[in-house]
Amino acid sequence: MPKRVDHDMRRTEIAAALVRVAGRRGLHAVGMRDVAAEAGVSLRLVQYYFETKEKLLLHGLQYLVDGFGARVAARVRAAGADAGPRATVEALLKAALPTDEESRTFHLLYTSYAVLAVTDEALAAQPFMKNPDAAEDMVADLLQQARDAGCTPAGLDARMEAIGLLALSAGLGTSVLVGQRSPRSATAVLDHQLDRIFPAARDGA
Amino acid sequence: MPKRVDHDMRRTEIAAALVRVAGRRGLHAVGMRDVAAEAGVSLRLVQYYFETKEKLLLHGLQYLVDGFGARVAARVRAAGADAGPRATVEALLKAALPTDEESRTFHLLYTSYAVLAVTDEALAAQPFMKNPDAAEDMVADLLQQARDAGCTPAGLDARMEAIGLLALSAGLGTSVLVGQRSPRSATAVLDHQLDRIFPAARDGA
DNA sequence: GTTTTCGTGATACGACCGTACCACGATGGT
DNA sequence: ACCATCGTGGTACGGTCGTATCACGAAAAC
Repeated sequence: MPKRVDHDMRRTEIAAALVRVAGRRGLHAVGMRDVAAEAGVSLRLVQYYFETKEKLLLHGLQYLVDGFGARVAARVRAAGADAGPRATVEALLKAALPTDEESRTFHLLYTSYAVLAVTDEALAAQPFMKNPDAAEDMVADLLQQARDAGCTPAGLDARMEAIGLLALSAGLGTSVLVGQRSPRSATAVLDHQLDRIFPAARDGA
Repeated sequence: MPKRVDHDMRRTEIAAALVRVAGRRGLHAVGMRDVAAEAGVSLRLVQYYFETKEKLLLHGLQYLVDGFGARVAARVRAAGADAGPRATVEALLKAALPTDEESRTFHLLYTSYAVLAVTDEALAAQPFMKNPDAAEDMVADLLQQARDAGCTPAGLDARMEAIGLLALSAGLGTSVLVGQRSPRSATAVLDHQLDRIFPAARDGA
């Protein structure tokens, strides 16, 4: 047989091409021929590794979500594991804001997929669509820790606030994406809410 | 000449058909033939009143936004003009949550249009995309009034909180739309934030 | 060394979509 | 009464899109 190519790697490359071109022209506007051209391969190849367009889109979503998860994790890690709950939550929420090209693409495509999922049951069945639960648990846990450590107001409802922060971040992200609000303004709103949840306690403990 | 039909009325009927079918099958899946069938007219008629699909989509957006504005205004009015700032803000924010079919359709289509607007300059130039500024001003004004009346914490930043509430509502709306969160849960989160901004003062004044 | 299977290219097919074209009936103007 | 024109239907055209088909080179298996 020929070169015995790594299928998974090829698939990843093509999925990356899909995400790139979709980020530029919109998910609705990309066809298999566009993906092939972006990946520098022939149309047949795209068909070969993903038999159908639906499977290509599904892998594209997987690639997108995985990449974004890695990005967020890296940002959180860069903030320092010992940086305290606020810094961690802040890093997590701000990594999700579309401030650069990568997260802008993520927001655009994730929203596109979400819209499609409403009327496409194959996409709705995809587990990535319910993945935000993990983020919610993480933020809720961090807030709970902070509350136990006395860093937040006593009556704080950790889960309620976690849900609120995540939804706020998502809403702000969309506003930034459509050019309705500047990244700076969105960051300020987020900071404002974080200041409320974590009242100024200057100690690092 | 024949019946001398009212063009504006016809256009509105067809735009309504577009919104209905798009709400059912997704905006990306509707063609002119679908709109014609839904409106009970021939394909030629749709072409006659809107020369191009782009114009049809634009009028559809207009129809959608106008209808939703009327809905929100009606809800706010129903809450009572003298109901105080909190009830008004609450009515406004909750009218935007996709709890019934009408607002679910609105959320789905508005998000679809927003996504398209990112890569389509004709849509991005449409003024409806920046309309939320009006809602922001209204909420900010109401919060300011409430603060002047002593109904909210003294240090409250009215505009910052208004932006936050609107973005929160939008984010929660999207979560509900994709089935990630129940309308009840979203309402609870919204109430939680409103309780914070308007601490329990039981008097009606 | 032959054979079989994998990877790849080019191209064809059928369907659908937006748009354009052609025809005609009906009715308002004069 | 005639005619210009508005509203309407039917249908055809060009393009694109996803998918299927055919063909062939190349390397692993034996």
